[in-house]
Amino acid sequence: MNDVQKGTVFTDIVLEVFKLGGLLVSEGDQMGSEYGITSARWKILGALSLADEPQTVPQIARNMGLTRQAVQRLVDAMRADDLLFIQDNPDHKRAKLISPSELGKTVFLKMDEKQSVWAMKCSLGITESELETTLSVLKQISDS
Amino acid sequence: MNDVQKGTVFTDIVLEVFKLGGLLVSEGDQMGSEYGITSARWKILGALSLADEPQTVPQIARNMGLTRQAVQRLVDAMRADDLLFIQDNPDHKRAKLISPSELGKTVFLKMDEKQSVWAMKCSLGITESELETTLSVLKQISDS
DNA sequence: CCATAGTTGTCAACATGTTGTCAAACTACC
DNA sequence: GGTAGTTTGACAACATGTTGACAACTATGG
Repeated sequence: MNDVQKGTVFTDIVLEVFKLGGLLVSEGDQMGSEYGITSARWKILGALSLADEPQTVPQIARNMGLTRQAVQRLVDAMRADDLLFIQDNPDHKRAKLISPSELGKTVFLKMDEKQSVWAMKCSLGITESELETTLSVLKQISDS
Repeated sequence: MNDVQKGTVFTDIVLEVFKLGGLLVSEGDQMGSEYGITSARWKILGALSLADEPQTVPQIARNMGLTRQAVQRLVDAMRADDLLFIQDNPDHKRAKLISPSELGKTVFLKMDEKQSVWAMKCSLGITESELETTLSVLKQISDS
């Protein structure tokens, strides 16, 4: 296969990523509707749970590949909904430390359970090796 | 590998799709900035070029996996920028037929050239087989 | 023919992402 | 210590997606 043909497959992947992104957001919104959260808020909770220690808004943004302004808006809204806990940062007067509240932790755990079931169901019929290849390719494209 | 581990990889793929989606939109916006179009408008032009005959707004929306309202807003804006040509539909009083204008065709061709170069560059270091697997897995997830 | 169901355009509200700008806070370096 | 550059929060404008609602149009089945 020459480079031109590879480029064609690549383009199809790009289009599929767009389509799948939209579908995944919808799926997450539906899963979260029971707990009053959306895909975007779920991802914030996920980033905080993964980090396992309080994070600043710009740190979350860098980890997620979003702008700090987008994350800031979500964090402000989630704080108003008692999903997050915000404390002063001894190292920085402006950049407060964000962590999940008890409510946030509870909601995230329940979302995680739902998502695990869904992920296992979706990956039926796809081999481990195929999944690994897909992840690797997507990461290479992200990093290029 | 058991189902739980597959689910974990699956989750990582989901997160990567979100991240890559954002990056690809930015990339497309940059590519299009020279011609005054964005990723979303480019995708509309692509859908029309692919169809090869005039389409109604809901047809475009169904092909792209978007709502007709989202597409309608883009089409209205693109018409104002002379990127699209809109004609009456003999089969339907309300649903007009949309096609690319001469300007729209020109812009799409130039975008396509740019994108081909970019796609070939991005797929360096990834084998054809890996790309095919990735596309296939993403489609399976979309369809599940 | 006509009632009913589905499709379409339009308008509005909202969620979530972007960019740009500004001042405040921090960091590094001379 | 002071200054120059970077990071951060705040605010605004905009792009692009969603859902919901309503009226106009179309299609279908009696």
